[in-house]
Amino acid sequence: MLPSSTVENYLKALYQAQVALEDEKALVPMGQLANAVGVAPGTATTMVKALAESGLVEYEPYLGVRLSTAGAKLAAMVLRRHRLIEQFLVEIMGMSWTEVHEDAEQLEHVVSDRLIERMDAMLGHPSVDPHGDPIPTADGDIAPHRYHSLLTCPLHTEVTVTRVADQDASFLRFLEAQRLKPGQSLEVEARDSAADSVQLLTEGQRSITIGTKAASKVLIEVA
Amino acid sequence: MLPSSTVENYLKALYQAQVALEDEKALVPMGQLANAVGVAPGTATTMVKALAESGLVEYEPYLGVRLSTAGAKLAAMVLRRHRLIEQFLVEIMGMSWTEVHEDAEQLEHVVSDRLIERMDAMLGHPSVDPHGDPIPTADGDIAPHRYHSLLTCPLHTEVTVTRVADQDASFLRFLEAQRLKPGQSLEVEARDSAADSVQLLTEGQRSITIGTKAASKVLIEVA
DNA sequence: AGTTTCATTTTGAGAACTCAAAATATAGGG
DNA sequence: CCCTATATTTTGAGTTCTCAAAATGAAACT
Ligand SMILES: [Mn+2]
Ligand SMILES: [Mn+2]
Ligand SMILES: [Mn+2]
Ligand SMILES: [Mn+2]
Repeated sequence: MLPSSTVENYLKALYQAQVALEDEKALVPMGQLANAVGVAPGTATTMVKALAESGLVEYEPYLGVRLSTAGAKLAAMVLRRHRLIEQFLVEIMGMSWTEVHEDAEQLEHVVSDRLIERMDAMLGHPSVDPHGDPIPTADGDIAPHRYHSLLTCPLHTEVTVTRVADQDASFLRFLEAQRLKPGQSLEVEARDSAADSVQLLTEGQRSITIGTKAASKVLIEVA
Repeated sequence: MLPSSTVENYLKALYQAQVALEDEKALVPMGQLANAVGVAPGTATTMVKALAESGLVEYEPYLGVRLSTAGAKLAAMVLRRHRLIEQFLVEIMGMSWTEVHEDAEQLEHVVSDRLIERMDAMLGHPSVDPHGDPIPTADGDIAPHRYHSLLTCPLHTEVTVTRVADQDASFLRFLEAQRLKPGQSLEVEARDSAADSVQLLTEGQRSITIGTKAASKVLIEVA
């Protein structure tokens, strides 16, 4: 009974929703799951009931769902495949970090264990993918890490972009053009809550201003 | 309406059956198709009717099916992906030619055009895959080639293995162990139709005897 | 021509996944 | 406490793909 692509996508969406909630055993509301998977609300309800039947999730009607231990393990494996594939496409095949997500979204469901471990070895067992997302180990472990973002970090301090919390290609291309991709350094000059904006000084000493929503998606580390 | 994996597998099976029949517009019997796809006869009938409806095949009840021009084009693209993937797995990822078929069987349905063209470029636009199977061009063209096999080639003449007409992993491992993989040279010493066998002298000057069925699957070129 | 054999098609059904729209539950505001 | 807005579930239905087994067609054999 190996899981279908559909099941894998539900589990992965759930995993990511739970990580975003910061709370291990929080329940993910049905609507949010349906939205993440890209399916009508009723469809998610039906699917989740089947997943609960298989022991992959715990379902509390009207409250939400949460992954079981088995479900979380499976989800971590999907995420591992997804991120190793992205890293492979960028490092070995020379594709852009802005365009690998869609390919990985499909490939994650069909690459064999053999193949994924070969990729892992070729890449030297990387710990993060091109977007700075951590890659779970083969046992499903993931190093926990608290991030600052351009919205929460100290002002006038050199910081390095370590992770981008959005896969939208046009957003990633924007970051690349503005020298804001993972690995690049910058300082936050000022924040203006009235204008809903954040002013940055990037590597090339160029000053740019971006919205707070965009700023919150750029995760950083203080140098 | 991009074709599903299922449809792609039917078209590919049909394409290969037609090539084997040597006759461009021969009809492939329903039973053979069902068998190739690995499905019950009635299932193939239902599917073929749907494919005919979509204009991908021509279906003659009780006689068989044949690919339409559109169907043949699509099938050639699946085959192109399959073989480029196999070549990539062997040449770039260092996997064995005996084990790449299964992976390619899945990957052929999900790799994007972008990705497949990247592979093609990295490989220097190869014309054959690790089994010696020709790789169709991006337009679906395939260089026609008549092969001799160890069953039909002249005796006591140096020949080179150029293609293997079977994907079974244990058969391929056997060939590898006996120095009969594509690129290796040998001579046919004798044929014994009563014993149903063919006697060979391989590169290492080792003399081995194989059955005629196996011999017919090893395609060669006279040096 | 009649009968057996084999391939093929038809039938009836089920699994997995999906949606739109109706029904219902929950939570908040008055 | 009622009423309303919103989230969730239920219902009825459709798509794609599959099978087993019955029915039928074609071919082959006497
Ligand atoms: Mn996916
Ligand atoms: Mn990523
Ligand atoms: Mn396939
Ligand atoms: Mn091949």
